[in-house]
Amino acid sequence: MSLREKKKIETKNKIFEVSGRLFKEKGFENTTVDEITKEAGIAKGTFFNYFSTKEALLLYFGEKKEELVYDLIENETMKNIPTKEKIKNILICLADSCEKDKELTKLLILEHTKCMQHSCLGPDECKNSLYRLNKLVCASLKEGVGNKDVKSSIDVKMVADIITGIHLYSLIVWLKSDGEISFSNSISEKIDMLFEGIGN
Amino acid sequence: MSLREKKKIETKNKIFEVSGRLFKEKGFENTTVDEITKEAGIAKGTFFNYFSTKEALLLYFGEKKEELVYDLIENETMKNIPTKEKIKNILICLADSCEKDKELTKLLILEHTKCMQHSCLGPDECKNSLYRLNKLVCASLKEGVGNKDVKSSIDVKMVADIITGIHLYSLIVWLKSDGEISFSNSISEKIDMLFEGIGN
DNA sequence: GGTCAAATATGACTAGAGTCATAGTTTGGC
DNA sequence: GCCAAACTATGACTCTAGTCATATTTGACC
Repeated sequence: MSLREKKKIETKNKIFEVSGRLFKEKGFENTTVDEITKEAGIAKGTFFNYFSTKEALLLYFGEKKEELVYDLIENETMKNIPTKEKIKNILICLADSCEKDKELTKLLILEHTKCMQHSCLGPDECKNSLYRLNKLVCASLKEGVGNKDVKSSIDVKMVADIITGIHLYSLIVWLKSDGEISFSNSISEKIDMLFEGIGN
Repeated sequence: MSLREKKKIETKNKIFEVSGRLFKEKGFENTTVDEITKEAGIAKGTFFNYFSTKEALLLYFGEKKEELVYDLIENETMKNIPTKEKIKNILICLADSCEKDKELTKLLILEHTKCMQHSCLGPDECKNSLYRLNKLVCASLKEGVGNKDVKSSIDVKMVADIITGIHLYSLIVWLKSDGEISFSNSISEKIDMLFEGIGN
């Protein structure tokens, strides 16, 4: 690895490390790019060579966090268990990860919503958590149709959208709550309802 | 009405009218508060006497728009029709309204998401569209349980959250699309699925 | 180890949201 | 009509994200 590459990685990590500390100390909004760069010992302009906006740094935090979760989830989808359980497990993994850092989750959900709207990236390289979840659920459902776990009459994509929506809104409700409700529990029950149906 | 009150209303309307025009012409982001105040013939500081932030003005646009929709929806909930149809109609009303001004909807959904998280207002006076939808659906479901349209075993609040989530995510997907899909159609089918259940 | 092009760093600068001390207006009581 | 208090308008000012022309560093080649 060239000196140049090494320095680049070093600087990016420095920004990441410093900003992580500052965000924890005083929150994202109350931390200025100036502070980050001063603490990191770089010029302000340099920051924007690494992250196009302050929000891009936030998304980077999200990516780092989600790398781990999606590894776990990927494993989950390998298991040979009933489709309903599989989907529940996926959602619970994600919920657990959200529960680990409520503040970050709060900030990221806004960025993800913004990003989804602007179709920030093409369908494939998009790291957006909602998008990834949707694709995974879609795949599990397809498998479920094959297994006869799931009605063959359903439109798989549509159901994946329903489930993603359940995740998203439950997340919002949970974020608003003062920690008295468990995100992962509430979502699990909702999936049961969807599988059983609510009509008489 | 006192002179003072009259002037206040006049100024607020002037801001509303001018900014509405400018937003349509050049978009929300590309319109500055300076421009709005210049066109409205007021000082910059005055703007912030009426709207605490530029985003608050956006929410005001939302309120004005939603006043109309929720009147329609309120009528819908009066009708004596099967619960499933009633909920579909509510969602379709809302979807139609969103379809009328995609740009505004795009901007509002972010504000609403932000607002929900910060529990901007107490549950009752909160004008947030998601919140209002949730309450209306909840009421319809309760009625549905009474009518035996809906299984009595369900947790009404939870199902209302599912439906709100379906609305929210469908909205996001529709906003991202280039107008080839109909928001109201897609949502209608999803409600059918929820009522029937997807499991075998 | 000198030279040049490409990559990277720099910080003064711009732009726009939001603040606040001050100035001006309206009102109700006398 | 006059006055004080309450309310409202004003615009110079602050604060911060993001830009960009310029300076510095690196790597490849001779």
